[in-house]
Amino acid sequence: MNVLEKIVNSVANFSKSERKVAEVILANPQTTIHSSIAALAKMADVSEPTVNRFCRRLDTKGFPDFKLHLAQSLANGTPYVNRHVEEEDGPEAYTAKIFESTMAALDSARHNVDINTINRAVDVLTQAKKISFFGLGASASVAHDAQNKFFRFNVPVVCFDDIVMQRMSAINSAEGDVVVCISHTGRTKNLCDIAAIARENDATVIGITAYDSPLARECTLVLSLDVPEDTDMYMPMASRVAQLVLIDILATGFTLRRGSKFRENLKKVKDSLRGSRFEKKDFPA
Amino acid sequence: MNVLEKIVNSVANFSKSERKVAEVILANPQTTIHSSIAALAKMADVSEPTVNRFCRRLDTKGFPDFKLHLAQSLANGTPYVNRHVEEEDGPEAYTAKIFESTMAALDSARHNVDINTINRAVDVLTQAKKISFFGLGASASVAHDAQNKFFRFNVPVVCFDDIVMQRMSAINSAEGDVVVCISHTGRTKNLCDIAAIARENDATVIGITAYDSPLARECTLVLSLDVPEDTDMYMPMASRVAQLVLIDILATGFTLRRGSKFRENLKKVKDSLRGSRFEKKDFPA
DNA sequence: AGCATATTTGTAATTTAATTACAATAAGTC
DNA sequence: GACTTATTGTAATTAAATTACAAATATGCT
Repeated sequence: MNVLEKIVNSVANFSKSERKVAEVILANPQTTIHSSIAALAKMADVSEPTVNRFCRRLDTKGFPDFKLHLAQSLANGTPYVNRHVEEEDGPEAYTAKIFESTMAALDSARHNVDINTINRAVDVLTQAKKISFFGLGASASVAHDAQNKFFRFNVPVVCFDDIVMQRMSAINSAEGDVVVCISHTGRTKNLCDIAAIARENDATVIGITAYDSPLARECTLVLSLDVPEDTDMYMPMASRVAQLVLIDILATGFTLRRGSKFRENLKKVKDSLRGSRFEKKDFPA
Repeated sequence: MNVLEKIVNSVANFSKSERKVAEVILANPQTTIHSSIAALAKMADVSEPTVNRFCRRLDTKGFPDFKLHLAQSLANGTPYVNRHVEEEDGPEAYTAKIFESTMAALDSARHNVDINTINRAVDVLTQAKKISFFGLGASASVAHDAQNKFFRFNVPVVCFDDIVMQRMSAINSAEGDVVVCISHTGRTKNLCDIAAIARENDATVIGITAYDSPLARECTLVLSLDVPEDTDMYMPMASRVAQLVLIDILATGFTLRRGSKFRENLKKVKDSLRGSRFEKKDFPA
C-alpha cells in the first residue's frame, strides 16, 4: 500500500512528535527521500530516534527502508490524495490529473483482467469465419478501432454502430461467426438484444463489458475490465481506454497465434499505405 | 529516466566488474533495494567500492541514492527492460507488455505535452461556432470519440472519416469555425490538403499530430504528443490512446471553462440516456 | 491534589553501513 | 618487454542509523 496514504490514514495513532514528522514528510515528500534522518529530524524539530520510531510505526524496518517505500510511492507520479478534477483546477492540474487517473485505471485493469479468458477469446477469434464488432454511443468508436485493427489481418470483419444494421447482421450470423459486443455498463438494452439474437443464430458472442451485467449474461465469453468507476459526470474515459488496450491485446494475440508468415502479410498492408503519405525525405526535420 | 533502462543502455561503458554488478541487479532488482552494499558486492563477487563506482557511473550520488532511484523505477510495475512483444510470448507476457508500454507511453506524453497549447486550444474550442473532427483510418475512431464527447456539450460538432465529406466540409467552413485534424504521423496527404483548405476559408485548424510534420505546418495550433514510437509492425496503439486522453483533456478544459451552470446541462444529457438502459435494480448483483 | 504508573521524547553510546584514499593488479600500447 | 593507463581491491575514515537508557511529560487513581 502507498506509504503516503498510510501516513494520512494512521495519523490518529501518532503521538504529537510523530505527527510533526508526518506533516513535514507530507509537505515535502520529494525532499524527504534525499534527506538524512538527522536533517529530517531537524526539519520536524524532533529528535532522530523519534523519526526512526515513526518509520517503524509504519511497518518499515527503519529510516532507509522507509525512504525506499516513500520513493516507490512518489514514483507513480504522486497519484495519491485526490486525483479528481476540481472546479478550480488550471490546465496543468487537470491535464496531470487526467493522465494520471487514466494510467491508474490501466494499471488496475491490468491486474484484474483474466488472462485465461483473453486466451480463449483469441482462440475463438482466430477460428472465426467472420468477426463483427458492435458498439453504441461512446463504445462505437472502440468498435471502429477494433474493425480497423482486424481489417489489416485480412479477415472478414465488419463493424456497425447502428442498431438496425447490427440487428440484421446478428440475424444473419451463423456457426463459426464471432460477434464482439462492446459496452462499458453492459446495460444498453439494444445491445443485449443483439447479443441474444446472435447467440440464437449459433454465433459465438464475446462481450467486452462489465462483469455480471445484463449483457454479460447474454455472452459466450465475457472480458470484463474492472476499472475504477470515474465518478465525474463527463464520460467514462478510463474504461474506454482500457477497452482499446484490451482490443489491442486481442489483436496481438491473434497475430502471434497466426505465426510469422502471417505477419509478413501484415507488413504488406502497412506498406500499401505508403502511397497515401508524404515521405520522410520530402520533409526533413 | 528509468534506472533499469539506463543500466541496459549504458552497459557498453561498463567495465568487467561493473557489468557483473549490472547483471546481478537486473536479475534481482527487488532484492537489490533491500540489500546493503556489502551484500550486493558479495552477490556480484566484486568489492564494495566497485558497487559504489557503478552507482556513480549512473549519475547517482552513491549506493543509497541509487537504491532510491531503483525503487522508483520498480514502482511503475517494472516496465523496463524489453517491453516489446516477442514471437514466443504467451498470453500473460503480451498482455502485461501491452498494458505496460501503453502506460509508459502515456507517462511520456504527459511529460511532453505543452500545457500552454492545450490552454489555447481550449480557448479556441470554447469560442467556436462549429467544431469539426477529421481523421482517416485509425485516427477516424479518435475523431468519432471526440465527436461523441463534444456532442454532449450541445455545441455544433461534426465528424467525418471520408475524404470527400471532409473536403466539402472544409470548403464550407468560415471564420469562427474550428477544424481538428487528427493524424499520428502527420503525413497523410489528403488530410494535409483538408487542413490547408480549411485555413484558406478562415477556419482555425488544430492539429493533433506529430511535431513539425507536413500536417503540423498547415495548422494554426499544433498539439503534438511525443510518444515513443511503437516499432512493432502492428499498429500505433500507444499514440492513439494518448490522442484519446488528449481529447478528454480538451473536453474537460472545455467544461471547466464553461462554468457550473453548463455542467448541469451535461448531467441532463447523461440522464437522458437512462431510458435506453436496464436499471441497476432490474439486475441486482 | 498528589502520588504512581505509563507513555513519550531526547541524549549519548554503539553499531552498522558507505565512502575515500591508496595500493596492487590487470590490460593495453609502443 | 617496459611503460602507461585503467580497473579493482584492501584498509582506513567518515557518516549515518539504531539502540539503550534516562528525563520529561502525560494519565489514572485514591
